[in-house]
Amino acid sequence: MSISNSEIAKILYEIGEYLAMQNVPFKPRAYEKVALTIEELEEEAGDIYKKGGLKALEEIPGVGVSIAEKIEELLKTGRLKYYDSLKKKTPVDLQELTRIEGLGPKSVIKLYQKLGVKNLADLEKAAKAGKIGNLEGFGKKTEENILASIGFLKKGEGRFLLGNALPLARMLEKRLAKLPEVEKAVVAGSVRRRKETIGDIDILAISKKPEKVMDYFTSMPEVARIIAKGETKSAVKFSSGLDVDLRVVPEESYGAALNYFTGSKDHNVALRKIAIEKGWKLNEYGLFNATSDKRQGKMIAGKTEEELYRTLGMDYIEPEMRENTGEIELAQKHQLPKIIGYDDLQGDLQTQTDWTDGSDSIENMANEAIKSGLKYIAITDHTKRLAMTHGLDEKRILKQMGEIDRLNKKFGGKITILKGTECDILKDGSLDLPDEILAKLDVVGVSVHSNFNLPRAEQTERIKRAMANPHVDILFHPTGRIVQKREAYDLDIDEIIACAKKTGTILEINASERLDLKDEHIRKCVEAGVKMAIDSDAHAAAQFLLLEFGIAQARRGWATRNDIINARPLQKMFGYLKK
DNA sequence: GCCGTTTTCGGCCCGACTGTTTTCAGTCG
Repeated sequence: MSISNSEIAKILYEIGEYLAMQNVPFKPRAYEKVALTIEELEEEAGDIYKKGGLKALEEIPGVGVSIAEKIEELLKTGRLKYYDSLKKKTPVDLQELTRIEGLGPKSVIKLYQKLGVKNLADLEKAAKAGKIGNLEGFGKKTEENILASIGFLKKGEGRFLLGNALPLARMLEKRLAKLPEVEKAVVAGSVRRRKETIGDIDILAISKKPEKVMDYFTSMPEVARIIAKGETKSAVKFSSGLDVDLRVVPEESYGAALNYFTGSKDHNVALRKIAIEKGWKLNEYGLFNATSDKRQGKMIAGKTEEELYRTLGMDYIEPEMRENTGEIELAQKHQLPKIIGYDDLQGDLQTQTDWTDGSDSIENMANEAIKSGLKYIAITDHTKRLAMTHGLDEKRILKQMGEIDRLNKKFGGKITILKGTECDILKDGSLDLPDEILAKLDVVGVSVHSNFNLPRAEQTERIKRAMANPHVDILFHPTGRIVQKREAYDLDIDEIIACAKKTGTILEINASERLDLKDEHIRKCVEAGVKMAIDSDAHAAAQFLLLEFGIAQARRGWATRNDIINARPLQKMFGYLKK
């Protein structure tokens, strides 16, 4: 078993931290950057190396000769001598210690050298004994902060799901906007970019009286701890463990500040480099025609994001695309795709009802869908293999078809209810309903709910066999992942996408907690010309709201309206399904 | 240690806040 990308990334990241301790210039950032890249790599570094050796490793952005050799050593021996020697010299649990708010590599090495602190337990002991407060460069306050931070860490936290954070962010946005001192308040950061999970909530406000806004912000009832409080920036921790940052800027800087606080960091760095190339300087206050000394030079853009991008010589870039993965180059060439909008969906092709494990009737689902602005929905209850959901057998699904006919007459065209199924893919790739039944349905979705642990090749073949069935229209939640809960099953996504292209099968972007396909898969589909459907997978009438997150996912995958079949009117959508 | 329409050397994003300091280092985003 070879070493995984995340293990390689962790070691490279720690090397960066060790170098930072020693005040080595620039190298720490090189290691930190490459660690991030490898962490998010789709292909295993081990596979890359197997295929193309050292040269192939060097193709990875941020990997040069030196790091390529280190990765090679890790792959071959499972160890890295260079890392081991650094670790031996300073044997501390870096990952654990730097999770403490305000503790970085420089503090960690001081604490180790002066007090022998190696891990969180040592740190807590030293802080409680009052040893840290007496240390040069530290103080009582630092000691208190360390103890408070350990307390939060023990409570257990991490990244929050966008679905939980977005409503809260919108509530805070509204609350701040209502203050008489606030002219405008908007959510920025990873929430605005609609990432699957978010680390904290960033809010930007315009105000001429920032002190008052900060006073209000830091005294909100949810605040458990004030991390920082200044005139332009404050940070608090909610009792839920969530961090919330507020920045206040003057109106003329609104666009530059919004851009800066929206990120991503990589996107911002790339924009700043472009500014520098033009002899300008970009910061959160604006774009200035001078490179040195802050606030010297004339402001040439920054009131709006549109103006900022235009002045930098490119088209406006949607927040969901700002990851520095090619969007800037396209914007400069005026070739950005026009990604799907939040109002573009016409229908929903996966919903469950009280016929199986949903909680609402078909009629209730249809009524709610109308309220959500949908023109059609497919009823796709589970099949008999999923016994615990009372999955439908041949007899019951025929009966359901009759019920749908009756309801369609009753609704009189206000909405079209489509007869569908979420048919189980059995272990060998055959389906849980016979072809004669599938042929009678408007929409046939298929999905894997069992045998998650098949070997990669077998799992891939199993799913490909199901896709090859001429009645199968859509592969639901193609990789089986659930955000922060379950890993995808082992399969070759490139083969699945190629198979979708060949067989004309639609791949789903599941908008529920699955968020499956992932954004990078969506981009691959777009490039391959494989069509997709954004589905709520609603198990209750209220869950059509989830569609927003599916659209966000599609936007992060650069999908246009043309790539999403249910962004089309009913008859056009039918044209993308198998005959 | 990486990288390159200012290519194989000389750069590497930029600013706010805190705490411990009398001018700044460390951390964070």
